[in-house]
Amino acid sequence: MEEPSEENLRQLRNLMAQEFMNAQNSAAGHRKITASLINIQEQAAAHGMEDNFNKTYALLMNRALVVKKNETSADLLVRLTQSFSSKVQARYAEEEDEDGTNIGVRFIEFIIRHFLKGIDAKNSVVRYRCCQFIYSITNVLTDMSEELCEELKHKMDLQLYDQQPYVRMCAALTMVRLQDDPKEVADDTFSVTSHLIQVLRHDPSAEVRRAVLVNLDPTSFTMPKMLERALDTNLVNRRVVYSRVMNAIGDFRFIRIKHREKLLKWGLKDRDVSVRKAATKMLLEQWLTNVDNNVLEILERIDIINSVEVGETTINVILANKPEIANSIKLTEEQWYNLTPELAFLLRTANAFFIKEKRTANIDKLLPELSGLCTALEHYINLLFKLDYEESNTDEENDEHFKKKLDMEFIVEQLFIVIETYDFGDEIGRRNILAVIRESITNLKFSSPQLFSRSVVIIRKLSVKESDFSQVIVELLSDMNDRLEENLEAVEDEEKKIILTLGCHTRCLCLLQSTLEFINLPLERNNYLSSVLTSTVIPAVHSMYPELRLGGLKCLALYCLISRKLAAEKLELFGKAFLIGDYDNKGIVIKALTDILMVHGKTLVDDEECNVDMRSLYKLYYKAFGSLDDKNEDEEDSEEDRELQAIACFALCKLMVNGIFDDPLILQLAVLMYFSNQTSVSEQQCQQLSYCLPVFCFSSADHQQLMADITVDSLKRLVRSYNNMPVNVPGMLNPTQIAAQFIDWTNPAKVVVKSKETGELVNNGGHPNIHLGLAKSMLERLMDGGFRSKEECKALCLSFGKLNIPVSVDLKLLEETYSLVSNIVKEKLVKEAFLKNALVKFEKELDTRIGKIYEKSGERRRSNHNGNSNSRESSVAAKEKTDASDAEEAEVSEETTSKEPVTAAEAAPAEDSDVEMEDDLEAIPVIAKATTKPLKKKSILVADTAPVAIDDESELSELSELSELSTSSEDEGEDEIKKVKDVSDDNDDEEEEDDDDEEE
DNA sequence: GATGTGTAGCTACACATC
DNA sequence: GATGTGTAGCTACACATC
Repeated sequence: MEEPSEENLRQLRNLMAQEFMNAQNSAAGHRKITASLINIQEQAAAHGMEDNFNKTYALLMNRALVVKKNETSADLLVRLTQSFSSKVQARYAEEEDEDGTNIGVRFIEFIIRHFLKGIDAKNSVVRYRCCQFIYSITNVLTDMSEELCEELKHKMDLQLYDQQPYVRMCAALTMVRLQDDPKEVADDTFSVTSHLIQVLRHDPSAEVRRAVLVNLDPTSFTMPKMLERALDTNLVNRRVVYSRVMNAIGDFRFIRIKHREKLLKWGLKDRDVSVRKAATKMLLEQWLTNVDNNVLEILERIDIINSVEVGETTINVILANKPEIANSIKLTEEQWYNLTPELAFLLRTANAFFIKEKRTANIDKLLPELSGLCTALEHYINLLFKLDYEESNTDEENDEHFKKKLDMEFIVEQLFIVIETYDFGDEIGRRNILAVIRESITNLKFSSPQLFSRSVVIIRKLSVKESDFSQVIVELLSDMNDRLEENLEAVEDEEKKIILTLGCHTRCLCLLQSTLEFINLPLERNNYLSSVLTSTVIPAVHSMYPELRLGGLKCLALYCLISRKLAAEKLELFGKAFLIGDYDNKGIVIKALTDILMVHGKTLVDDEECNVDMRSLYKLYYKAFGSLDDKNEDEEDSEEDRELQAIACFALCKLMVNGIFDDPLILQLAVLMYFSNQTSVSEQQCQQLSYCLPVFCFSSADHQQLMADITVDSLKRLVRSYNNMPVNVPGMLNPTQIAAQFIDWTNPAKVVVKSKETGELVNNGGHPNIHLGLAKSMLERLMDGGFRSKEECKALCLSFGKLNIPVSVDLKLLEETYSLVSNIVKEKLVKEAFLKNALVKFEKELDTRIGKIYEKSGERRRSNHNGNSNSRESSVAAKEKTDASDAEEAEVSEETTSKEPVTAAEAAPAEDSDVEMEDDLEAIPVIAKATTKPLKKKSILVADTAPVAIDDESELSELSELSELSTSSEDEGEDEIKKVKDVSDDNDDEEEEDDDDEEE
């Protein structure tokens, strides 16, 4: 065919350009324009100008490639291309040329290849637009040659790691379209999907992760990773899981039990209200509909026995939002005697819900009289005992038997919990229930610790006084032993006798432990329990059987809580138990010692009976907390090590916050742990420490001083481990950030104390000299030049500007510090210009301070170490001592100084000073501007380590409430700690504000 | 690094339509 | 009454700028 003429080409270009012009006005005309372009293409092909059409199209599109994101004109062209590609494909779908292609296929291949050329352009806008065009075309494609498909996959895969988020997003969306049908996947063709999963999990941009999340097809392979986004750092992504992803999945029964539980647990307790709403909506509108509003089926489809907490939340949400379900809960006589774990659980959670909501009518409908319930309870306890007698032969039968037993124990436990809520006004009911409990506890088959604990709760409720309660328990213990004797008589085999005896003693300790948790009266006033101590507990502690020793230690610890004398005597024993014991014992000892110290205070070690000093205790905690440190690097940390460390960490936080532990070494250990990289400390411990350390510092001036004392040495150690860390390992802040955190912790303005006049909590209660003292130590470290690294030097020098040095500081200390900094500047110990600047600035500030103090007091300034006679001179002298380039830098620093805002604290002394100041002196901040906010530990965004949803309240709360951090509550963040003004965020500016802020 | 600005993704409400 | 549509307002987040 002959070459097209110039005229034809020009005409083609003009026609197409006109259409492109029109297309940029609005999308309304796109249908018409598309048809018109199809027409032009057809005409061109007829005149042998098919290639020219394609080339012109590409040429015109090139104009759009440099147009920034969100510009309508280019976006409209993208849409036009999409609809044209779709139309052209459909138009020629039926036609096929000799080579198996057609005009449509050739156009699409050409245009995609054209945009592929720009995909690795230097200009990010070009890369974005190329990817966007390719995405929009592939989005409407039904068919593509294998060759092109592979090329696209390869190139788009590279773009998944582009610097620009929007480029990555377009690439990811294209990849979604290029996924293979999972059914036809053979060997490694899953790579597209697995790369997308990588993006879903690890892309730093929330929007990119979201794009993959909502577009990926849920399959058995992708679903778990998609659902895992319910813990994303981004709230929209978390919400999307509950709305769109679950909608796409359709029926919740398609997902696994553990995922169902996690979704409910995370969603219904998310820190963000909109995520909670979305999760609630999913549960009520999707899941309940899936099971025809059958709440029991929902419970059956989560492993209720092992996820009681999830179950409780779920039931509460359902009952609160679905009154018709709440009102319809009622058990028939037949159901009462055929309870399943789910039904029993529903019964007790619904009962708890109605009590909380004070819906007595519902409760009356739900529960029988106490005697009736007692009969049911007896029925199930008998069933439980009967199960124990059944013998099983095969492994399968064994499992089945074990499961049945667990189910039955669970049912009995639920009934116990329901009975706890009765008021026991019914005398017959009272007697019945006590009889049932007595009979059960003394039965050797009754062995579950939970059931012991529940029984004890009821006995306590039935007893008027603590002494009555103790008496009942002691009688029970005696009955248990009598029952043992009876049983032993019938047994001849010695080994069996030992097993029976051991079992009985363990059960006794179990009962005793549950009991002691309710005892408040001092041991000295409780004869019943004193006798048990010598007869049962002490022998158990010294027993040769580990389980008895463990139970004995637990009981002894509880005894120590109600007797100071006993606690003082037995501290040494606990110490020995830690040293020789296994991991279980070690953990128990740490918990026990912590509770004992919390109850009796650190003065306990001064008691006459006590053979232990504080130092030994510190050593013990040090050993437990740092147990991972003793190992070689190659050694894997065992699960037990981590668990012990977690216990020790929590204990340490508690003791430090409550002022019982104030040892610099222990504090340093905690600080080093906090800043060390992720591998050695778990996320949970990090959270505990990030709560505990600021609270420790801001709750007392002395604590803060302690932190200041360890700052320089800790920083030195941390810099060393930072430098030794392999490159590219995330999780450790850089030295400058670490130093900033230390400065923040030691800021005296942040110490909260009780005001003597008003009794309210006020800030600014720290030692005024604390930062000045810290500055002195930092300068001494700087003088010690030979041992410090560049990073450390930088961290130290850049910290001086952040120090908070109030007006009233110790003059002598001020002068000493000034002399040090002057020396460092003079001796040129710091080489880097910007660091030297920082030092000169600090020197100047100190000089001004000294000058002010002298001027105010009217004294003549002593000739100080540098021979300067007054502030003005010294300032000049400092400047003059620097060489030419230094002088320039000093100028710069002065300029920046004068730009600093004048704070209120500074304005005050200026007012009552009669001396006229020069402008530049006026402007020097007396209180360094609000120090850094507490650094978010490990803020590097790694999507798959998104934090567990924890209430904002858990960060810092009113200090008065800190002491109530209780050991029994495992999750301190969930406690109902009132949100008070965030101590850490308070800065000087806020203090000036009027009362508006105080409403919080 | 702090700041201001723009945008996505809801949510609630009023109103129109069937 | 159920459903769809349009609008305003809010918040968290992304991005540009200094």
